[in-house]
Amino acid sequence: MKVDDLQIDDRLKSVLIQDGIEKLYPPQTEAVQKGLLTGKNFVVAIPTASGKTLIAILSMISTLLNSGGKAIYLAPLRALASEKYEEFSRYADAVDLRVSISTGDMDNKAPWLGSSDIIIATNEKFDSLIRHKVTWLNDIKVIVSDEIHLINDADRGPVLEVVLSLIRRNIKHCQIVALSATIINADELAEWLDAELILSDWRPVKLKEGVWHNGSIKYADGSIVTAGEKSDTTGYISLSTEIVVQGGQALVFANTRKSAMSTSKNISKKLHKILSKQNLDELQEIANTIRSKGEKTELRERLAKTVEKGSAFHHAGLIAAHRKIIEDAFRQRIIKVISSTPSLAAGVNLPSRRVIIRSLSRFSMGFGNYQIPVLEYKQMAGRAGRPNFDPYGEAIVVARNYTEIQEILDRYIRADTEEIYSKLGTEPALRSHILAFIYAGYVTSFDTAITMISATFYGYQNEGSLYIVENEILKVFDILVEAKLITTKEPYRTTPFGKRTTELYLDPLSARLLKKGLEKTSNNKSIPEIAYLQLIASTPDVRSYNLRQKDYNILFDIAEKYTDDWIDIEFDDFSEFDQDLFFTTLKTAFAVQLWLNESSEEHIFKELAMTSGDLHYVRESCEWMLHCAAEFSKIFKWKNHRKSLLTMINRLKYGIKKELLPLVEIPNIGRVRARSLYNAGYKSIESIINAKEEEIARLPRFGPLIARNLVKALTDGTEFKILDGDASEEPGSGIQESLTSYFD
DNA sequence: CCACCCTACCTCTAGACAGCATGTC
DNA sequence: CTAGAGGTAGGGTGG
Repeated sequence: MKVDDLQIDDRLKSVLIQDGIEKLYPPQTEAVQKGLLTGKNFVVAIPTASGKTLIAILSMISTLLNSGGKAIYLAPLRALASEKYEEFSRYADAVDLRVSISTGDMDNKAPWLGSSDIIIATNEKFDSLIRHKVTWLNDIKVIVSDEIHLINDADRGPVLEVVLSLIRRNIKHCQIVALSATIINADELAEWLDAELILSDWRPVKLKEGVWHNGSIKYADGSIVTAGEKSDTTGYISLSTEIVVQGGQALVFANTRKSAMSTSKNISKKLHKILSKQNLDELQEIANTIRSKGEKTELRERLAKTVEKGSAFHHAGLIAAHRKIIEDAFRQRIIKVISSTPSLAAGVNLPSRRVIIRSLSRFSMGFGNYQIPVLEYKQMAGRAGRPNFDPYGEAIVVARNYTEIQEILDRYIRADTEEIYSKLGTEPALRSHILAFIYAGYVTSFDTAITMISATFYGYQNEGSLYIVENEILKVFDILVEAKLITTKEPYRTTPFGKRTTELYLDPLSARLLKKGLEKTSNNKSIPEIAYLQLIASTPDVRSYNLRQKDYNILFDIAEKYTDDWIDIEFDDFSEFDQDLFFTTLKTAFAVQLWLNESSEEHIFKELAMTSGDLHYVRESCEWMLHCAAEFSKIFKWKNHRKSLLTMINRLKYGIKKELLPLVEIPNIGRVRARSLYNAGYKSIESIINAKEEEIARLPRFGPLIARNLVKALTDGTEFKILDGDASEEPGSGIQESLTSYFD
């Protein structure tokens, strides 16, 4: 079908044609023929990069232009949400529609969202907007739900199906377009949503899948070709350099961060020898950009070093800025090979001619090494083949021996993906949603709870056998009543505490834990910050990190020193399991404690093996949790707590001790420069106003330009912006490297 | 003298959503 | 407890 023949606005047509999109892909054509533009519901289960985005755009824009109202686009990741925001804006501009984005880190206030036509949000954020009862919900005319196979995920799947069933329950005539990876039981999703099903393996770039061993690849069709070098025992070095010589790029997937990093390093040793002088110069520039972002750490240097040679690594331990630099440089074909953990398997679109998969197993606590699901293999393999650049894509799994070759072909390459099934039916998943339902008034009793659950995908898949979930629902009511989040008997209503818990998007268990701990200590005069931090780190909403052998020594000392101060711990009959659990929470707490006391990121890494990227996530969730604790202190009037908690929130934002709080209010003064000013005797804004510009210019981390702008900003109050600063080249004089001082 | 390899032994293990107030291009 | 790769220390080899 031609774009020109579509029943859509001419302005949209011309932008599409400008982009070189003149003909629809087969799945797109099928969707249009089955009624995409007439408001029918759809489940589109097709491979990555085979045109889902255009299906989303067509359905959203045509519905909005026909009937007005709002379109919602739901993505599972913030990075994906902002990627779509960029993409959609162009098309929306052409037809005078407004796009806005709402995610945890990029929020537009609800009233402002009210005046947008297309709202892009993460699943959780949109769930939260529903809980806050935003006024414009009834205006929604179309909702696109991306990566809906995430329903299969035990942690985050339930949110997705709850949101979709709420939409269906509450909003009349809302078109639902669900986009999915190719899954075998997509028909179930379609039936649940009363949707037309588009199920296809069609891809715009052909994909060849095979297994490599000992110098040759065996493809799915049985054909064998030589590739790589026999002498290369692990395969990935010769396979990746080979494709670069041929003018392509490679993406290598490893199953741990350590493995991804060593893979990148090993490739770089050979790779740089075959790159052009010009390419190496560009790489040098990229490496220097990496060195200019974030704090100076060993990890950053490792990354820069391998990037200089054309090969990068990618995992969640990197800060977002570094990840973006690498992704962009790979798209511009400057970086030739990326070795990645699963961080690149789903999420941002980063195709490559050849994908090399080093391992199909993954470690999990309690399970040992297990084989990853076929769907995850398909996600990685699906990254192969770059439209317009590559004649075909090639996904190669490296086998360790001959018997593995056949196993991999059967178990993965020729296999169907697993069926997805709802994970809503367990107590941990149900408790926060049931609470939200009670707050909204949908659920007041056991029976109404069953009615709500019946409307979900869980209800669809377990029709006629809801007895398991009935049990879990009863458990949830008990928990919510016991925690005083809801009234004691039917008809259930939320208490003010329950209402706040739901609005804060908090797990009821976290709420109970915070409340219990704070209540018990509400009359205590001074509680050490580490005790507060341990409390928030013990909530299920803050993730914990693995303990290493080395961690025990450090953590044991802290635990002992504060024996009497822990907020919610009973040390009597403390089993080894309890002790480990406590230590993992203490590890998180200690990391935040170090950050709050101006430790450098490198120091925290040396202490606890947590990287800048890890620290970012920990800080984010702890800030949220501190905020929740502070809100509860407000409700229950625990004044001591509230004051301490609010101070900690502000300190956490910058990573500073209390004394620097006034200084970081100044634009472009962060933790490092603030410490520098303070140590030089400038302890308040007034003292800086009275200071000589030249003196400030001589301080560590300052220069003439920054000093001038600083003084100017303070005197006439105008905003200023520092050009491409080197805000973190060397650890500032104020950054403490010693541990002992924090605990005296 | 250094670069590299082999072996035995030890250690460690992917990812990333949510609040809120203020101010970004 | 599970599996396997990477890191390391110690010794040997080859240029």
